[in-house]
Amino acid sequence: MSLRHGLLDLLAGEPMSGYDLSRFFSVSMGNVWPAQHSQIYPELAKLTAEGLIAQTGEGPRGRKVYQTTEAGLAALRSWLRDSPPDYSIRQEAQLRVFCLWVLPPDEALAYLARDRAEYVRHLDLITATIAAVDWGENQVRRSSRLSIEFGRRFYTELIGWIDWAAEQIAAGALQPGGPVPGLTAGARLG
Amino acid sequence: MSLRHGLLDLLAGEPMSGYDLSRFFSVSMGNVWPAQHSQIYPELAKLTAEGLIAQTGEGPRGRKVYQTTEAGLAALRSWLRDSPPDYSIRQEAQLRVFCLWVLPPDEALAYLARDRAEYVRHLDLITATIAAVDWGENQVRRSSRLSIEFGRRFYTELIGWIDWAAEQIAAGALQPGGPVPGLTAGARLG
DNA sequence: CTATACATGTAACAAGTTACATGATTAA
DNA sequence: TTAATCATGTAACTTGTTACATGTATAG
Repeated sequence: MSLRHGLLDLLAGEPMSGYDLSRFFSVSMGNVWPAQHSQIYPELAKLTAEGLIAQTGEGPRGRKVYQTTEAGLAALRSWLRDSPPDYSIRQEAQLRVFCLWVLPPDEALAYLARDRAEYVRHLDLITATIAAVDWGENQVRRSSRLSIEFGRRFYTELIGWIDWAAEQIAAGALQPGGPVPGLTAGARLG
Repeated sequence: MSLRHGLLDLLAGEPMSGYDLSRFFSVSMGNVWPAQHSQIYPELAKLTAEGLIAQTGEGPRGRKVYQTTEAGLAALRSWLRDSPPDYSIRQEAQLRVFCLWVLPPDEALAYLARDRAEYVRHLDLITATIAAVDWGENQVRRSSRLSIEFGRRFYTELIGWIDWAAEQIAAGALQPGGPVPGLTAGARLG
């Protein structure tokens, strides 16, 4: 149910096509809820059938522009009000970090350096977006400024954490030393 | 492919049953990659069939204890080395924050207060875990100390961000003002 | 003896990804 | 004229969730 509410939010803020949405997603909501076009188009069809969005325009190459209806806004509101948030987080890149001890320390450091470069890219993009947009213009913009600020802080923190972790590894945190429970003969034979 | 590698990591560190894993997940890896027991048990069966883990013990009530094999460790290593990380993040709770402008400001503030309480709970749990465990004991422990530190910083930052956002909202960030594009007559009729 | 926690599994469904498929417009 | 981008969709597959289903040991 998450994707549909993200679409309702975006289409309440600005009329857009599926194509627009899939691009816009990657720089805004996509930071907390990614979506491909193959998921967006069928969902737009469903939302239209349910009257939560409506096609209010068209363009070249079969382009269809949608907007959220009053019913859609009501659905969005009741989602926030009546269903409990899911506080879980999925972040494959950090799952990998759990496993970093299986690599030699220098390789682990190189691994983190690649992560860091990626997060710097994200942060730069966010910083540029913050600078480029007039956030005071209206309610929707001022609201999404709050979310993008979270992104800015998150990636800043992530980079800071990598620098700290790299220091720890350089100081020997991933060096074998002390027993590694579980890697007994029985396990090796399995 | 993420879950299986998480399991390989945990079962390399310590022999565990599916039941142990599902509980342990919720306080360690589950912070970045949640998993239910209904997903864990079938995956353990597959991993066993592929020789990446092996059952090395049993217990009361049909309990089965597994450990990662050398082949499993090799698979984990090559996952880190040979497949590109997925840097995307899924976080429903922050997607909801994008939509907060549809609520009256005081309701939005109450909404964030609930989020904050939840994150304080997470942070307290992490802080307690950091204090309770001997992280220097071995390689696997020292490694997961790096990951848990990320969790600590993440929830600290999230709480700080909520306090900032609440200030913004209290100062009128979610008050209507300026045009809300998209909510035109056409959309209302849809 | 009875409730709780331990313990493992399956089945039906929903959500998400990757690959396939097609075609129109625009800029070089 | 040709490559890139715009633009929409479907199909097969994988992953993840919720609900169902069963039974054992332990503590009060």
